[in-house]
Amino acid sequence: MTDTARGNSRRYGTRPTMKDVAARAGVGLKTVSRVVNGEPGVTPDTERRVQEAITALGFRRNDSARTLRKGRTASIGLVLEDLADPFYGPLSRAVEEVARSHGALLINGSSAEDPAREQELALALCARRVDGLVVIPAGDDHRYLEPEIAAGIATVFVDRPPGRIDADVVLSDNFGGAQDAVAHLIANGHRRIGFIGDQPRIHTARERLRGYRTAMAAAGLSVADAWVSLGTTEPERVRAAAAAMLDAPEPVTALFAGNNRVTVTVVRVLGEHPRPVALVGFDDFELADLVRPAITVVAQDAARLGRTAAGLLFRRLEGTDEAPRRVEIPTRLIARGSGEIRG
Amino acid sequence: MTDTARGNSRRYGTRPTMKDVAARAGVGLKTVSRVVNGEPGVTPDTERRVQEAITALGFRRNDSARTLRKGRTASIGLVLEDLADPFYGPLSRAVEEVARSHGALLINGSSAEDPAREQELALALCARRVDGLVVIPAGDDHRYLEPEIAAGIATVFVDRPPGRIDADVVLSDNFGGAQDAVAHLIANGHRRIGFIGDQPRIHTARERLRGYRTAMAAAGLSVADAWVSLGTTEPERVRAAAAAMLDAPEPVTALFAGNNRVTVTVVRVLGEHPRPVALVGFDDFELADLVRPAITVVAQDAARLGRTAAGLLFRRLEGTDEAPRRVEIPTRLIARGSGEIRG
DNA sequence: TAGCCTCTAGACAACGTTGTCAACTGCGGG
DNA sequence: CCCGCAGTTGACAACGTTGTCTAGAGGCTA
Repeated sequence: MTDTARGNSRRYGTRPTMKDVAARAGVGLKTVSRVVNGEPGVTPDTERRVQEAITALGFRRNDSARTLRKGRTASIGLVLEDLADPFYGPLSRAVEEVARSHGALLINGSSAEDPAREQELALALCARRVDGLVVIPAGDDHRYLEPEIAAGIATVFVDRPPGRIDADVVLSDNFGGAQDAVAHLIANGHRRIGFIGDQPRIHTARERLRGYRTAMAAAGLSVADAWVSLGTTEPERVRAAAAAMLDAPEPVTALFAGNNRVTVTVVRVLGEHPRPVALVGFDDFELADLVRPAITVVAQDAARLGRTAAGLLFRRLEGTDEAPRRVEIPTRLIARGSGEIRG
Repeated sequence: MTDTARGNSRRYGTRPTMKDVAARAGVGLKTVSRVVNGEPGVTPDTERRVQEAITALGFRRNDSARTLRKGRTASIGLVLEDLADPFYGPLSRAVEEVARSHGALLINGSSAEDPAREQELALALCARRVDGLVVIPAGDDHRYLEPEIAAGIATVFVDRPPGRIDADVVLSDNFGGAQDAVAHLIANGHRRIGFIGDQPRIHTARERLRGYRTAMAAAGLSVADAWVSLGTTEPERVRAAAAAMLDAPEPVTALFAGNNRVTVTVVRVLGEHPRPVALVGFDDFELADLVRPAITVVAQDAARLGRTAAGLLFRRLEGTDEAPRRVEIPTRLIARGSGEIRG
């Protein structure tokens, strides 16, 4: 009995087609197609014979052929920076949920923060004729997508705006969130506040810096050059930057960390530092409440970013031709202790 | 100039084909195909004319048609439990890297730990004619994949073994890792050690339980029924289980947590608990070293699981017909403090 | 110069599916 | 008894690409 699959082996790697099913069931090709797709106009008896042939042969519809014929793939692509980054997991998951609710499959890939790879990946997805594309940009020139968009591939950008083309985009309120974070530290008595951020070529990094400067200015505080550090988020650089700010003759009494990777490194540095230093981080992270002191953060709603973007995408797919929209998702300050250390 | 893309607009949603390119370049269809695929036998002059037509029209090869014709898609599918779970991020990323190095695209989807959805997803990927499939099983009966495997779709299981079929599988040494964890607690003087694990229908949960029991028995310790809790990993259940063990007349002095979600909840519970209690968790997690005390864990190498599985998959795709293999990846005990609290 | 070989190029079928349309059945009404 | 109609069913073309095969141009050798 176990050899039913092995025993009568068809040529390995060969799949039955609708033609084979039709032959076995003694019906026409189109009738099989109707049964497979649940179309009406087939008698129960015929349907049963076809179904039997399908299971007997282990038939499965070839969606490549179907796509070729129909022009739609019922799948969308997601290009993100790094699947292993905890921030993108929920975002990806949210997009997948929306896609699923529309009967579409999600295909995703990582750009590893490399513009060339982002382009390669996005165009590979277009070649597979995904119906739409959700992109978290790594590069800042997306004109390469113009022919694709013109050809009808709906495209939505998330987390960062597209470069040199006009398209739907969903962003967090990076500017406002950063302002809130810094204002919170100022309200707790701090005057010398450092900012450690990501590379300025990244839009979110620039916006958060702008929020920091704006909040400081609004409180009448000037910002020393030595209080701002922008660059890669590698632990060594961040450590060095934090150490420099903390060990200066007039050290900062509070730090604002520009993203979750920076925050984590800063927490490690502060753990080794003698004086208590206040800290607010941009981005929440899972165990922020378990550390002592628990970490105050400005939380983004990654799932909502993803849901919103996917929602816009499917609006486009359903045929809207409104002008591209820009949606901003609010952030939320979560006070847990580290940001309430008095200055 | 900016209206080149908008102005001469073809019918919206229509894409140029090789035929269009051929007509515009004044060459034959097959010549375009040769240029697009970098095949030899085209003079530089002809090639240039074709390239111009391609960029002028914004042509992109239709991979559905290509797949239909060639029979291979150069893509593999990954079915996992939940992309948002930090354990699967690195695994997925590792699979993607290997796929990329073989020129293949990765398509992935989440089963949400639901066997029906796992099947639906896996078969959808098969319908799209992925060349191979990496599956993290949610269900325990994978006979539905038999026709697919017979038809030549290479299939590898990771993290948990397949049910009722024979196929390649890559697993962590859950049994050995659990033994190590419990032996470590025993070596630190504990005699009453509790285990809070996942649902026993999950293979890894059973193996870890078996490791726990084996290690206890090896030390001549008996296990009270009240020390073992198996079920969902929802925080409330875990909290209740932990509380019951800690508040019993003869409370446990150490806990072994069956996976990262359980560990995190237990850490929260212990933070509110008066007496110090030792803890070792299965699975590492990002900030385990930042909590006080830092959490001792048995770490799995998720990236290596993914790399190994993808490696096996591509071996199959290159045509091996060895018997299915079972590969076990060792775990590593990382002592950070919480497991070294003396009993 | 005939004969052969190489190089470039295109015509054509095929991949497996779905949309269109026509053919056939059986039935009820005139 | 004939007509029309609804309900089933299948033949056939088309989707856009690639593999195969053949034609023609041009160069080389004997």
